Amino acid sequence: MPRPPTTQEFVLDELRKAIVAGRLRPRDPIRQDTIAHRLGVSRVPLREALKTLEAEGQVVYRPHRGYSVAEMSLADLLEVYRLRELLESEAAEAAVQRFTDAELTRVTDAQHDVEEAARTGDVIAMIAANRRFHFAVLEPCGMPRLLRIVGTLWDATDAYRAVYYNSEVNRVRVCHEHEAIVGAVRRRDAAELTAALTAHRQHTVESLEGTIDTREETDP
Amino acid sequence: MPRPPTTQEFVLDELRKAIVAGRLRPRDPIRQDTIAHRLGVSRVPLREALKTLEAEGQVVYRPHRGYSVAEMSLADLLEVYRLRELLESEAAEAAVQRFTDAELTRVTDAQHDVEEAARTGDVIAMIAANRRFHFAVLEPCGMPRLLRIVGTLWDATDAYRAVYYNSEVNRVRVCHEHEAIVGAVRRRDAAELTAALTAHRQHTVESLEGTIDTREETDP
DNA sequence: CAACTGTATATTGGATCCAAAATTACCGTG
DNA sequence: CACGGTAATTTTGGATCCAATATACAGTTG
Repeated sequence: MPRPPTTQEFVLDELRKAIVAGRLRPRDPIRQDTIAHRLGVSRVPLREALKTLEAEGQVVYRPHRGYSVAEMSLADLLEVYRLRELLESEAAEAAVQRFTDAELTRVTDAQHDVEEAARTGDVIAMIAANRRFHFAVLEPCGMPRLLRIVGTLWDATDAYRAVYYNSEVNRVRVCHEHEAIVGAVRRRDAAELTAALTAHRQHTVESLEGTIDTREETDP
Repeated sequence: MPRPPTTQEFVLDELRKAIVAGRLRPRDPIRQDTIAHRLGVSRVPLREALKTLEAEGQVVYRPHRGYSVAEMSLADLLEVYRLRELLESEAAEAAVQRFTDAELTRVTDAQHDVEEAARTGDVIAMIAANRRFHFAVLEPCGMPRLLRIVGTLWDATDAYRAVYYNSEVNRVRVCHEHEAIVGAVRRRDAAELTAALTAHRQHTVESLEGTIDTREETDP
């Protein structure tokens, strides 16, 4: 029986959604009183949710100065994608030999969800489905810590992802590249899979590079 | 100017120390009231510190059931060391070409601290110095997220590390292997450095394997 | 005697209140 | 007008209180 979510879980979810949807943008300070009041909760569960996001690198915290949405430099972006390359390659190689029929179905189901969202142009839904797709591919690797780390790396670029999916050509390209990934999984071809994933990431990071804010940080 | 630590920072520090020192052992439930009272603080900063430890995987959290110290299965241990191999190799290769004199000094300083602690048999001090040594080696890689992830992987085995350093022969071996690492850094030899680090990890994980508790988890 | 139900207790989750720190606004001074 | 210092305000940090949930136990029933 599923447990009703606690308030901090609810708040954590709302904050994540606000970040991917762009309602909370990089550098935005997070006024606890404002957000808590807006969500109809007290500051306590909000602060615990923020602690989680802080550990994931989604927000930054400075004692007595509060939390703000983390921003990425170009170097940060490249580092995240380099780390994803290292870890996802490891995961993909381990996963590709282990796929069960049920796990394969999860992949194709997510693939179709992505295509559906791409057609309708629902950027938020596409981001969520795309995440499900990629983790359905990696999940069978049997390395829970690796998946958790990749998850946080994935989250780290959430604030920048919506702009990418706003472009029709990007959405089409994503779907096309997903086909190559699914094909490699079906053929149980580790080299082909890692190559397809790497190419997929490469295209994304090239597009994202343009969206990085290059203003200088002012830190008195 | 250094800022006085906040209560949650103090609590986080105390919890970490309690875990490495074995005062909090894997599977131990963490009674918030007890711990908070023992540290002379309220439950609020304790809970925020626990959230941080949860995100790092040092404790596990189940809503309404509370926090307990995370335990590792053998598979967990092997995964952690596999991930460290992937990430530390990447870091070492990037770092080895960039060492400044100051950074090299940090390495040798930490090396001497390790040797001093090994001589006196101060296990806790040796664990801390050993961590400083390894991160002094990896630090110049210029990949902050990678270092943070490696840090959490490092922390994840803290609860199991003390038993390893309790053995005189292990302490001597560590010091000896550190010499090989320092030599590789001095010669700026990336292949030699990664090999030395990998061998060093391999010896540790083999020793740690024996300390893993293999009881079954009871989860009603 | 096992399984179930209701109740008491312990423990965590969340809200409110107060204290501490930082930011801002305001002034006087040069 | 710029600058420095100080008071007022805002915001966060922490403590306490109350509510909600889970656990333990007793009693009941088949």
